[in-house]
Amino acid sequence: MARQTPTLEHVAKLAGVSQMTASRALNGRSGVSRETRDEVLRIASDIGYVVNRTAQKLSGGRNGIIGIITPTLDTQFSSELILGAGRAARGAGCEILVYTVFDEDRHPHHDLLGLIQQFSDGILAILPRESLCLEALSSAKVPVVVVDQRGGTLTDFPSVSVDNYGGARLAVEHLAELGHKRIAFLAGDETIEGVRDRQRGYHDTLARLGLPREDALVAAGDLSQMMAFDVTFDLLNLADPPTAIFSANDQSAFGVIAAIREAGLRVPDDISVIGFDDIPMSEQFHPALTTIRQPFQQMARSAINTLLAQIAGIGAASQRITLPAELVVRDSTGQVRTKQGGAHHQIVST
Amino acid sequence: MARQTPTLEHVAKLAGVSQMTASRALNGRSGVSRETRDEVLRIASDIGYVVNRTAQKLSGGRNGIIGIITPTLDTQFSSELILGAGRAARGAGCEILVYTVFDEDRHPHHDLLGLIQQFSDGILAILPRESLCLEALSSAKVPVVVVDQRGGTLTDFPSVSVDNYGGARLAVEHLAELGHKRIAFLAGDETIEGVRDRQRGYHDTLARLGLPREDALVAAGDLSQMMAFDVTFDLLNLADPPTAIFSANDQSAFGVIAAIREAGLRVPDDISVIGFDDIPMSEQFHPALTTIRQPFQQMARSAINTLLAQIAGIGAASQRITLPAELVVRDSTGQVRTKQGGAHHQIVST
DNA sequence: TTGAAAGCGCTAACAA
DNA sequence: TTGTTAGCGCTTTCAA
Repeated sequence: MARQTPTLEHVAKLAGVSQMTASRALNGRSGVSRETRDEVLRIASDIGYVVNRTAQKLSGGRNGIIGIITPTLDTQFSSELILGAGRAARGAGCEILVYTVFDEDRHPHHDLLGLIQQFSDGILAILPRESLCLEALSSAKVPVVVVDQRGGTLTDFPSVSVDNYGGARLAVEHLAELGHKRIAFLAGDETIEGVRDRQRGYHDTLARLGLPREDALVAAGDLSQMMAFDVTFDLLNLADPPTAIFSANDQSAFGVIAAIREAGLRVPDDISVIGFDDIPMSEQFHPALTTIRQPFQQMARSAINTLLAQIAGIGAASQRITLPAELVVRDSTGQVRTKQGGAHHQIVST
Repeated sequence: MARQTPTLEHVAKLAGVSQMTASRALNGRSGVSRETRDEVLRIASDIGYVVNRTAQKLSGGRNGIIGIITPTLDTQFSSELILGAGRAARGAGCEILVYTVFDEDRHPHHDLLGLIQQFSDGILAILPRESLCLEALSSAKVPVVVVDQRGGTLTDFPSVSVDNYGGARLAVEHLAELGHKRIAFLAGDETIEGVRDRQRGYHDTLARLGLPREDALVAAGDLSQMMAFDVTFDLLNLADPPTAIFSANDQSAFGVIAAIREAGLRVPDDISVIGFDDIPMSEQFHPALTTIRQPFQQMARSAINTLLAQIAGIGAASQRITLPAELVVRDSTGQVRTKQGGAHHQIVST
């Protein structure tokens, strides 16, 4: 069809107007008569005109692209967020482009920033970890919104995160209501602010409810399933083992459950397990995982809206949005068993 | 520092050369004396110059960016591939930008193509499904390489995929060597070429080995864990149930194993399970999953190299690369149990 | 080995 | 409501 990519010039010429008028019509700006606009639009569509966003950007305008920076692509966490951001952005007529900053990166973060800026109207930074990126981002020429890190001391970027502290409270309260007293916590990566908040929530709630707080009940994980599997045995081998385990994230919870089974115990009959995140897998897992849901969609939407506002020049300089977490009760938590209680499931292995 | 983003003009001025010379030096082209080059490079680095890739592209040159199109971000499959592509690209001095084409997309694919082209020197399309994208891509102005689909009839793009057929053969042979005769297959999404190849491999190998091929031994899945969980019961409830199940992908295999357990059986003691993909989770799963490994890194590297060659103007017009799959034996497959065999694990539930 | 001129496709700013 | 001019930052020609 189009032997040569159609440009604004072509559209303008065919419509018999100036490029400027065509541009205005195409971008839905004011200052164009209805008829002219319709005509331009029709022709553009006819010849399959697609605006060149590269030129758009270069000439100092907006190009309707939002850049997303993420440290990883292989965690449900990021992909859920990106998915949500994509939906929200497209809803607002924007496109998103994703740039991955690998951890291994000895990448001059300077460069990366330059690159993203050149392409987009604004940056959505998914930064669970207090990474170096923030520093680089602080000299950004386009608006930035940070997801999942309030990044207190470091920057003044608007941010969106879930109420990690409150979510942890919900988890512990749920367990307590089921009669659990010895509640263990499988900690996660300490470098992640949100994860530290969960641990604080665990501790404080235990204290408030008058439940035992012992160092031995806190196992050190790294948010990975494998690590969780390993350290769970330490918990299980305690003289007075926990009847419930609160895992810092869902992924770890899977490891916890695997370990419990490996030890010949059952979930939730012998031990209850609750996670944090509510990734898609959690619902499919057997037993379906009770967990604290992060409202990924909502977080993403909120972040995009904030960013869009910044781009438009409206919106507070530095707002911090915290969204509530939600308890999702499924099959991995249950009433605590009394020691002398009746029948037990057991595995007879010869 | 930089009160205003430094441009080539600044660099050139400071170095006392023309922009063109500076450009040549920065891009490592010939036609610049060593001294001039070094000086330009030094100054550029000093003032924190970062090339504007947008301008670079607009002015008709390459900009060292590879665009990746992917239908999903939330499958290990895509993220593994993207990860690998990122590594390979960076190794070659390129950056990658990811664009997600949602399935839900009523997106004028025309637009998307335009967008990606404008930004990049070439496109890597991860297209397991025979999507509409291919059609849109066929009018691309930049080179395209397709991963995971040979897309026979549709296009002539160079492509990279794993030997799905051969992988399936490995899986069945492995099971057969362990003494299994009744081997079931959990099929996946029929719209995916690679998945169909796996099924063919399963069938043909069964035939070659003289093993029973029954329709009842093939369950219809959709590559999801949940679906796999459900349909596995059909397999288990067969009058003469299989002693081994070959699942079209790892994710499904997890569902299969969960279902087997739910039915009170053990893996691999009672039933062996083998997957396909070897996603990271498979190693961590309990039991660790025996599976057929797709060489994601290698596929990605190969695709990037092919693409780079195309961009450079060398490289065959339409080559199809098929990489070998590999059997990874872990804990989910074992010697078949003879019916009258000795002790069994069993679960006594009251 | 170097430089000057022109232009990629678009949009601000200004003018009419 | 419309058009003109200039220029974004770079690279391609072509010339020196």
